[in-house]
Amino acid sequence: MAGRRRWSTEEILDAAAELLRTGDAESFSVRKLAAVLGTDSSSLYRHFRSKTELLRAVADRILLAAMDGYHPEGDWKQRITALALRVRDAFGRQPQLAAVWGRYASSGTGSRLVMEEVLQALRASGLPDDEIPVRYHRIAVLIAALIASEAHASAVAPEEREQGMELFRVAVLGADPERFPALAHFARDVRPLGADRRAAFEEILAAQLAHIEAATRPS
Amino acid sequence: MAGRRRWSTEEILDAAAELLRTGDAESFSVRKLAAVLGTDSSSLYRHFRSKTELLRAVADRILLAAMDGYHPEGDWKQRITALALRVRDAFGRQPQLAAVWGRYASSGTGSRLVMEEVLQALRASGLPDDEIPVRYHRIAVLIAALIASEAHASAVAPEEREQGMELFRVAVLGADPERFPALAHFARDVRPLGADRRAAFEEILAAQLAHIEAATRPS
DNA sequence: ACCTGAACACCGTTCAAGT
DNA sequence: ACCTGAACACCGTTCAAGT
Repeated sequence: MAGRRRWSTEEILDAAAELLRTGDAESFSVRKLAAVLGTDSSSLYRHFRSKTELLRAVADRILLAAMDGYHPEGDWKQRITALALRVRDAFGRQPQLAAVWGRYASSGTGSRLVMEEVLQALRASGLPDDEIPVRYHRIAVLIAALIASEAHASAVAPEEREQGMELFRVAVLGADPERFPALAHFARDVRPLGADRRAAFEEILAAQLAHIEAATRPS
Repeated sequence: MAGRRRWSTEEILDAAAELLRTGDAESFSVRKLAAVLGTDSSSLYRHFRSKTELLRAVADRILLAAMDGYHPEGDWKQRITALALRVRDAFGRQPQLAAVWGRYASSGTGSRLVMEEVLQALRASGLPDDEIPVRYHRIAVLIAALIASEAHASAVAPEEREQGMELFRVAVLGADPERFPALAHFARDVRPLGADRRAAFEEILAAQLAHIEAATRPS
């Protein structure tokens, strides 16, 4: 572990992916990665110009692994849904990765595989070619936002989560029925944002895809 | 400015909102806030247990200001859209606020006003009462995710943004047509995630609302 | 009783000085 | 030529010691 040797860029990426997966993903740092490798953080800056560049490379690598064994199944909507869930699982508890990927995607094979499959599915939908890029963009924005938001939420420390839940309860159950009649009426049934995440993800995406599908049918 | 006096919680919140609005919102820190107030960061911890608690309070205050002068107009879909855009504008360039709000909302009057208005709009949609809480939840998750994602993206430093754009261009324009035929085919028309944010926000939300509307009509 | 200087345990990043 | 110790400029948070 503490061996004094040179690390290849590949090895550094693998170690980073491992640390993000097993460790406390929200607190991943260049210094911790260097410590795992038995070296100083400064030496990593020979391989990457910044932490963001490192994270982008790791994100692509994780995406590549997530796409391993993927085969398109079902109609175009099922294909996009299956793909989105794969990406969601891959970044699920890694807010730092989800954030860099959600900002600009990355430039490696992993990202390309995801883009390619979504574009192919959209072609199979019957949408005219000239509408596909903008539909692709909306789907990408939606998926990236949902995944980043979930990853962020899942990394919140337990005590902060509990505080947040309590705040939500107070906001809802303590609402004055005179001033907030609808809120008071639904107080016992309204769920906090963190509840039911998987179902929310699938339903929101399904609504978006149904909207696109409507555009493929003559009105 | 450097006066040695005691600050009320109200004054601290106002100063924090001001600093978030005018300063470099992504790098807002307790220490910088203390410097603006002419005191030490440690003294702020008498008013707030943590930075998150401070940010939650500021977020609610900003939401309250954003709701000032709001009057429902149009049908239920227009009401929710107008509201979502108000919240979007309020948090637009403040990723730290958007993040805390997106995690659990907050417990103040600002959050309650937003919740109340969305719930009232949903009631006006003709949706049966027992379906409203889950629909509300999906809308809230979607809006929070989109706003946090946009706020995050807008706060990215210019040089990192340029790097990201360049990566995206390479990923798309450099894709091997043999392996990524659809990507190569659409290479010149696919837009990066950061493009066209406002239109994307409105369209994605509209798709979600159209999906809900479909549930209000007999099939 | 109230406040705060100083410290603790961290960050990302740079670069002069060493091998 | 290559590497790295030490430093720079920060963080959020705590608490003993002061007034």
